[in-house]
Amino acid sequence: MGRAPCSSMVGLERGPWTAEEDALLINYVQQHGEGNWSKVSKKAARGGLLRCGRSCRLRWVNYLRPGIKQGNFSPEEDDLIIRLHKLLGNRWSLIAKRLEGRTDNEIKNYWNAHLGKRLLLQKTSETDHSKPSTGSKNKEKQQHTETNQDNANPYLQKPTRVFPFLLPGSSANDDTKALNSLTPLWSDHAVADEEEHIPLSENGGDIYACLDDLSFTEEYHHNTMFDQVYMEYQELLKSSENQVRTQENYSTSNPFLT
DNA sequence: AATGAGTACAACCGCAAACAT
DNA sequence: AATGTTTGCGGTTGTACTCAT
Repeated sequence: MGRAPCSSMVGLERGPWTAEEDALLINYVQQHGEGNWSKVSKKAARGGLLRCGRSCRLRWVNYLRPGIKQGNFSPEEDDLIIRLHKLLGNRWSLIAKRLEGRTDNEIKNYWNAHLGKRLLLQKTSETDHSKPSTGSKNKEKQQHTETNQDNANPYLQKPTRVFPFLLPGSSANDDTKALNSLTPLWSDHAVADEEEHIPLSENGGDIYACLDDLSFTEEYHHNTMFDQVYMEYQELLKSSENQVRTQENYSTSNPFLT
């Protein structure tokens, strides 16, 4: 259905947030709680916060919310992002749910600025040892963009809203164990040959075929986390029938919902 | 020191699903 | 059931900053 952009809303501020605006928003959320963002611009405006609801939500979710992790990504986080991206594509929100304290926007930006580029260079060095790097930075940037587009798996369904922690057999403890069991991967095995991507069938296909494609070793095939991600993916594809159940359980099951 | 190119990241937008009436 | 509104998502843009020339 779409909606008017914030820019069309008369009298509202745009651009970078000031410390005062942050304080006003924090104060508002502390008093009224999260959600109802459309009402924020009306209620908080009385206190001087002239931002549209969408802008408030974005600011809160990505930067002001308690528990947001600031600073550099750890090698373990890098590894996890790369592997999840191979599995899930550009589903940043799903990836973000696996990295406590990180947001989809942050991961997306980090990927575009660092990880995607790193994988590109890695792939280039593996496939083209002889050619010296003579390209300009512009050319590198162009290649980077093209590779990202290649990586966006066209066979994956469009994202739908699903809360992955709520899926059958899923629990925070399992997640933690699985995450702890992961070892750094991207230096040796994370680069897949995009030309060999196997299209997923309409009912979801076999994601283990994709895992094969990623040159994962046996230990990764049977890794608890990938079993779980696989389950999540299956559920994702059946999302419409799961919506009601997941919504019912969300508030009591999500360990990150505080 | 000036300036142009490249980089990083916060913020915005369009779209579509979910929700409310 | 139909329609309008809100929310969440991923893609894209704007701009401040850094660095090379």
